[in-house]
Amino acid sequence: MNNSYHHGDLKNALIRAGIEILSKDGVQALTLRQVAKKAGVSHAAPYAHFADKQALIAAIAAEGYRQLYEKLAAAQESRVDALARLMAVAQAYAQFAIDEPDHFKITFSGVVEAEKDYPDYVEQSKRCFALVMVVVTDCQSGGILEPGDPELATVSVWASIHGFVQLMLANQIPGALLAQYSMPELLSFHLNPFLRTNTQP
Amino acid sequence: MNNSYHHGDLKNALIRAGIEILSKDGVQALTLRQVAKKAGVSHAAPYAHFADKQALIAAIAAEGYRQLYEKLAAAQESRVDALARLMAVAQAYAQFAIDEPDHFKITFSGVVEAEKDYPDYVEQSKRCFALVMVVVTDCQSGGILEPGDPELATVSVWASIHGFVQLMLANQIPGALLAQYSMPELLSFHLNPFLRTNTQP
DNA sequence: GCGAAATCTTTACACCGTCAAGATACTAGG
DNA sequence: CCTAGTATCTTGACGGTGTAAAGATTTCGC
Repeated sequence: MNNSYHHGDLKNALIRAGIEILSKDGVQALTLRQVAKKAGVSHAAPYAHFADKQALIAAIAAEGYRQLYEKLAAAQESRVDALARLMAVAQAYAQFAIDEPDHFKITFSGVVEAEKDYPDYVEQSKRCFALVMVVVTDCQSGGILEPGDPELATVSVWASIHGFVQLMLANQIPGALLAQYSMPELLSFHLNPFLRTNTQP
Repeated sequence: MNNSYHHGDLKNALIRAGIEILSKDGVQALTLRQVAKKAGVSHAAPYAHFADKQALIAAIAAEGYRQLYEKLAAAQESRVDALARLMAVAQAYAQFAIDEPDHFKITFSGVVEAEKDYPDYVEQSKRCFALVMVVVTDCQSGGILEPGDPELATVSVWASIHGFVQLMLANQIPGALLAQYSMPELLSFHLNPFLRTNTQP
């Protein structure tokens, strides 16, 4: 395989190159031709592995979910009680968005459009949701979160974290708050209403 | 003014054309040249009113915030008690995102990048935030929301609504929930944890 | 009323996504 | 092993895109 003409693992190399471009130059620089160049390959080579640019973006988004899952899993495994796990997951979620804002944005940009189906992306998103749901249901069992439909509770918690992070990435959090509180503090305050043991500032 | 050569109100016509394109063909069709064509003008004419494409997008985003403000204000003015106003604002927020998903996405796409400043966009976003904050503080006074830093509470409520809407637009709400509950129900359940009179399902 | 400024058109350029045709390398069947 | 087919990659081309420069047309300040 791995000679000068055939790359060997071009598909994954393109995904890696795309993520690197997102990280270094942002989403407006994510170009099929730049991705190909960074992978050391001609500008049309990606078409051997991806139907179009959207398919590559879907793969990058799926990889985003995969990396997010790893971060969430790692953050959660190192804690014992349910509340600490929930908070660790929230912090890790926000941290991923802060560390890789453009990769995060692409992951949640609504890649999956009605007609086209990207099974890997869907699978990774469900896997991530399932991880959060386990933590949420544990919190419900432990009396930390209100009881009720676990899927609904998970959506609530997820949406709250996600919305906070989105507003942060869109620079819509008032500067006064950012000056007064640290990001983990803000996120902690933000999740407080969900907990049965409220300790609001 | 309004002869064949000089348009008369091209700047606003371009913004309107852009919004119409967003509404009809989506964000990937939002092109300077298409906007110019829809406004009946040559493809470089926009540069007399906007420094670049991003500046036009910023204007469209500011107009998005303006329209959102109108919807929120209208929804809120027709209610008397604070809780009903809060819920009406949340529903109107979600409805705007459902009615004009691409305009909504662009409005919250993080147009304002560190270096460049778009004062109108910033002003409109602050105006919207202020409106929500009034409703939130009224709820706090009425014992409907927990007391505490009103700016913080507003960010919390806003972020929760916004995150739910974002996940909805990104097709990340599990289909099982969408099948079981209506959108207003889901949003209502979602905001329940913030209320002091919890009535969860 | 005239020169300056604002507005719009035309032309041009580099870059983009995508397709078609051809070159190269791997792989399976004889 | 050898050959045919297939997968992979290159090259070249096309229309569309953002943007800059130069010129045409209209408006506006003095």
